[in-house]
Amino acid sequence: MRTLHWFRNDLRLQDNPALLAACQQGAVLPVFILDTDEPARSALGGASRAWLHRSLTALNASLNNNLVMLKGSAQTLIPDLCARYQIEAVTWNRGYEPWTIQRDSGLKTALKARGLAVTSFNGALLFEPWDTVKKDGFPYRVYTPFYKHCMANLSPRIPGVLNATRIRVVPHAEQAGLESLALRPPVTWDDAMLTDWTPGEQGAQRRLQHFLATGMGDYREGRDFPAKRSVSGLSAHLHFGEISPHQVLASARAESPSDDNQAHFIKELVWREFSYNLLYHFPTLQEKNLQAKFDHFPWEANEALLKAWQTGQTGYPIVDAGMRELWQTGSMHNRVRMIVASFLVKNLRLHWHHGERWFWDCLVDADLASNSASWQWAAGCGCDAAPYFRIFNPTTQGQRFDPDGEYTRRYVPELLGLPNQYLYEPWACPVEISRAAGIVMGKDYPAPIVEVKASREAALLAFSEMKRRAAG
DNA sequence: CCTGGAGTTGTCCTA
DNA sequence: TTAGGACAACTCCAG
Repeated sequence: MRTLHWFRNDLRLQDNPALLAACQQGAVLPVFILDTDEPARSALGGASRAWLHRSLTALNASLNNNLVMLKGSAQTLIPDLCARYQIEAVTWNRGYEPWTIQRDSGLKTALKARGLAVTSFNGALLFEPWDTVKKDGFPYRVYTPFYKHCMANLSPRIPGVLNATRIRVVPHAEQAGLESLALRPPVTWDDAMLTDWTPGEQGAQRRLQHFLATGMGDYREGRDFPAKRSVSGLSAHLHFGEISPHQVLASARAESPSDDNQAHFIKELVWREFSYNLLYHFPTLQEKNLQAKFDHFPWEANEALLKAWQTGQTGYPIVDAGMRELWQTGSMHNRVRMIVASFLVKNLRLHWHHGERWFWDCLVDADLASNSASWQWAAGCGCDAAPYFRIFNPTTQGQRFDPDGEYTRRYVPELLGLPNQYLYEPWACPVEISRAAGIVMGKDYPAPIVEVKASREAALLAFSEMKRRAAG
């Protein structure tokens, strides 16, 4: 039997249930499509496109350059390919974005009507979102009960092994190839951005092994310190399916002691599941406040403040370091993501949509479920969100989690000579000291664009105002 | 249906 | 200096 395997966010050969099924029933036509039917708001951001370009390069190489890569409408391209190459079956791993679900179910119906055998698989999640519901049938809205449910019902999948050298590929004459997808930016800024990353299945496995060897032993504490990098760095690999959560879970359990560190790491994997759970059950997650009372929240509209945040020119060093890390590397340490998010939605009081969009365009790990759920969490309008009075103080956070300024100075080098004592409140640095460090405050480094104490109080007032209106 | 316990990641003030 | 409580109730979840 000839099967078309449609690669989407499952860009790996190992532990890929849909690909394995295709290979087991005969010859395979491996296909990737950059779907031009995708709605504009879901279209990949620049950083993700650059990552995808490399990931597809890696996947194509592991398939001996047999991967068919096309740009266009999947709804027409898939049936066309099936007809051209006498395909009898189609496989893919499921996606969970609303538009993906809609497209896939339509396509499945159309293909079945043509007599093709179409099968979809779970290749991206530990749990299908429709399986993680409460006893009353409704979805979880609070993380901890969701987590407990998951841990009680977790049945590890033995990662499926595929002998890549024995994949029989359907001979084809598709010439278009990777360059026709035009994923790389016209000005190739992406080389510099991706120096620390290796997209693709091999890179994902190496990243996992590196983390298990160097980060896991310290994970519970160390993950909060951006200079340490005790985090896994697997988010982009997971997003594109270069590695599966089952593979990560199995390796973590097999190769690290089952202690508090491992438990906390698994909790983070389950957070990813929780986000997909929310996206599936609340498909408007990207746009609509999960807590409707936030529809009345008095957000500010200020282009200059937004621009300062985006470019890392807020005058708060830990915030600026994070935003510049994002711009330069396509990523940001988790602790710092929370700090910059809190700053945007509470101190600047700009709508979380601005943060969601900027992250979407800049992150190599941009993921509809995780990004939307996390921004709603930070803004306080999500399920099980941070309480509104929890407002991060960028000075305190910097002092606590980057006490030596190693991380902050890496991305805010103009403050290299500033003593640690003043690093997180440079405006308070006596002029003779900053002059000795060669810094003119307000010129070499911006003065704070808002005052933390006043903006915090204004945010708290806005929240209580919102609640008053919601109640009335 | 009722009830009790709990809820990712903080800050600030007071004693 | 440091430890503890307030912040604001409210909803969610399990028994």
